[in-house]
Amino acid sequence: MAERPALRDHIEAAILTAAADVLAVRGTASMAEIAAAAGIGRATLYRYFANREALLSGLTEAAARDLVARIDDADLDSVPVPTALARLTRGFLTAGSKYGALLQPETHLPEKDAGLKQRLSEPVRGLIGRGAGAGALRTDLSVDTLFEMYTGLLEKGLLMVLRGDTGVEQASAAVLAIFLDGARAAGNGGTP
Amino acid sequence: MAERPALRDHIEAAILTAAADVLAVRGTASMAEIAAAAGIGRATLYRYFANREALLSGLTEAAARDLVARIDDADLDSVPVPTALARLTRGFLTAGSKYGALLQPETHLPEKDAGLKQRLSEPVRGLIGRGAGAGALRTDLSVDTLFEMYTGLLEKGLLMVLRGDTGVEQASAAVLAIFLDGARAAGNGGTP
Amino acid sequence: MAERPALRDHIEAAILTAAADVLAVRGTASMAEIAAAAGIGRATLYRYFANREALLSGLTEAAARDLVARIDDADLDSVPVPTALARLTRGFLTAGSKYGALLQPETHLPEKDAGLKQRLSEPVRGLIGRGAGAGALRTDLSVDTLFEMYTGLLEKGLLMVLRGDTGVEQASAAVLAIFLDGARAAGNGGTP
Amino acid sequence: MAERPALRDHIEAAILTAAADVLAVRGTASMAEIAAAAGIGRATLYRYFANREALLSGLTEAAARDLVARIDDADLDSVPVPTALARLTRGFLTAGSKYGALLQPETHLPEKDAGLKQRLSEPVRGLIGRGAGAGALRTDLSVDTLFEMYTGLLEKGLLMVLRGDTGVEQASAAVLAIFLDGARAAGNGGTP
DNA sequence: CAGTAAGCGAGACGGTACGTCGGGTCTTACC
DNA sequence: GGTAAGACCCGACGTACCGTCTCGCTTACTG
Repeated sequence: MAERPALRDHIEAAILTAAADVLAVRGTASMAEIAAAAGIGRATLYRYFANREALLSGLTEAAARDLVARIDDADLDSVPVPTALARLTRGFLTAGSKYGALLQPETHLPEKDAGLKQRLSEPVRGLIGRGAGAGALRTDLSVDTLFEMYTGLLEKGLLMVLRGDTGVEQASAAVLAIFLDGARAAGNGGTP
Repeated sequence: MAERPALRDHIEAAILTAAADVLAVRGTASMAEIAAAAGIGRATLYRYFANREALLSGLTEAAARDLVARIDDADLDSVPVPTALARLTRGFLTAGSKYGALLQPETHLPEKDAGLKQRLSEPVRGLIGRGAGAGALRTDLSVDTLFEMYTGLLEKGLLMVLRGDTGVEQASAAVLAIFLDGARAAGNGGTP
Repeated sequence: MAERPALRDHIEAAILTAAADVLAVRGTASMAEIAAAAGIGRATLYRYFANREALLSGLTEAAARDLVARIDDADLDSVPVPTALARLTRGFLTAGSKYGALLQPETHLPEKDAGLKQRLSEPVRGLIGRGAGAGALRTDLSVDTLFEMYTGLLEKGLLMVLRGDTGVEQASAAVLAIFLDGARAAGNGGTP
Repeated sequence: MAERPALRDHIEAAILTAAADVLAVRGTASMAEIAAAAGIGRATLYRYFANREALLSGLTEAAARDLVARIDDADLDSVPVPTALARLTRGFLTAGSKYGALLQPETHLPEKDAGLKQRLSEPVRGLIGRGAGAGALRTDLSVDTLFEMYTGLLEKGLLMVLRGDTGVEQASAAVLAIFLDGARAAGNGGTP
């Protein structure tokens, strides 16, 4: 029987939102607690997400989907690399603030959303690659390494925002400043 | 009766080693599996660590203790800040490779080892503060922000090493390069 | 939600039967063994009986309920006292053979079924009282004392049946003969 | 190595006394509690009694030894059977009042002390056999059956004394009265 | 407009891990 | 050399959660 996809997706989104809320408030939550927070029965929760793992995976997927949308909106290819990185950083920190619970991955993320992770990281990798090819970014470090370093800064920036230490703008500026120019005071020369 | 502390500590260390091993091989492990891996009974495991949480906390504590020792060895205060950072980075990545399981903190770290975390981060903060005061590091970002950025890079570097993507030396160099000088190609000017 | 009580009671009875069987075969049994013998999971067993003690209590209650039914059937009030005692004895020994495990009360029976014990002993006391009042039983011993003596003989008779030393009929006859007429050979006169 | 038997036996007796006390107060007691009540270490307790079962067996053995002594003192063979039974009953109830905990046999008595039980029951059986042979006791019930009936009454009498319902003398009189002459009022004729 | 099929809440069930406790064996220091 | 202290293994107990299942009920689609 053909399911009307809109309704199911809507309920699924509502469940994910409730789950993200209760997971953000407490550190952990049982499936029963998540179901209660979503206002549905436990069986229904299992009808939408077969596993606890599937639920967590759905959370990451939703976050990633949001991020992908923002990345697409950012039109990274038509602006200079530093500008594109600035947009990317702000977009990630803005969107990511809603999915803080995922930074404490209490279970290993399954391989199922590896593709999603790939789809999310690929534009970033592409941007960095473009920067390296265009002479905007250093080439003594591989694109992969630069990507890892950037995401490390990004995650820490997100953590700062989630902890309330700073706002999105300040965190974005810090991430960008370090990633582009480093922490060394101007005029102090290269690597020791 | 006065307990001979050395023996108990030795057994505790052996248990922690076995637990780290089995946790590193599999992603997770039940208390019974950990006890079996340590060659002891489950009750004895509970005599040494009252909780699963206490066991995990013991693992982080051991790792942190190792790192603190390496930091103390690095003699950070007597060398220029960039050199000190380089030593710190290499020390962290070398030591941290043994405690990879802790980077997937499946349970929120209890407040008990907050003090330990403090003792571990304080020298790093001090070093960054010294760099900022001496004009070696930029001052438009707070010391705390610089610290967060540095640790973000550090953790990603550790992850790269743990994944086998690169060696300790290369990861250290990348972390240091980005943190000090950023990813921008030389001669491309300041922040946009 | 209104629970359908019949089903639950039926399952409970099945569990009790299985528990009585496995307890009769072995002397003791763990909760896991009882659950396995009942063909259910351990958790389900705990859903029906919160404690091991509750399970044992349920066993005694079932046995007592059976005995109460037999006592009611015996129509003790409408026949002469010796006949009523004979019916009672046979009924007890017949029914009690199924609950042998309860004679080795490995845990003190809780106060919860004190009322049940009362309901079981009261008809017997009433019968003895009737016999004493009607001149059928001696009155130099109190009704309570006669009750205790009778139940002492009864329990030993049950034990003999359970051990296979004798059948129900012979044991009943022995209990009745001693309780009514004593062991002294006929024509040998009163107490020394 | 020749052990000095007196000391060991003395300590053993002290342990048994303490165990009987603590078991009488509470219904049950762990080996640690018994050891603490006896003022000794748990290991020492296990040195004297290899098992919990052995300890319980030791308790029954002590009680039985006491009873055997009283039986021997009673000089049962030289007096008429009813008199001998009266002495036996009083002796049992007097001695047994000290060993009440054994009437709730929380574990099956092992076969180890079967010999002791035999040595204790044999004089009683002999006495009943003598009574049957001499025409003092009825012969339509076997000696074994008479023995069981008598001990059933005896145990109930002991229970009454232990519960404080009555004194030793009254309980003895009741046991004896029922066992010899039964509960039927005088002049009411034989079995129905 | 009535029948029907779906999705739902409630909750029982088996299984597994956790943390506790008691029994029985062993070693180690002490007197 | 026996004793006290206590560590150790084993297994049972009682609790909590996960994932599966069935049961009525309601709701919305359909003839």
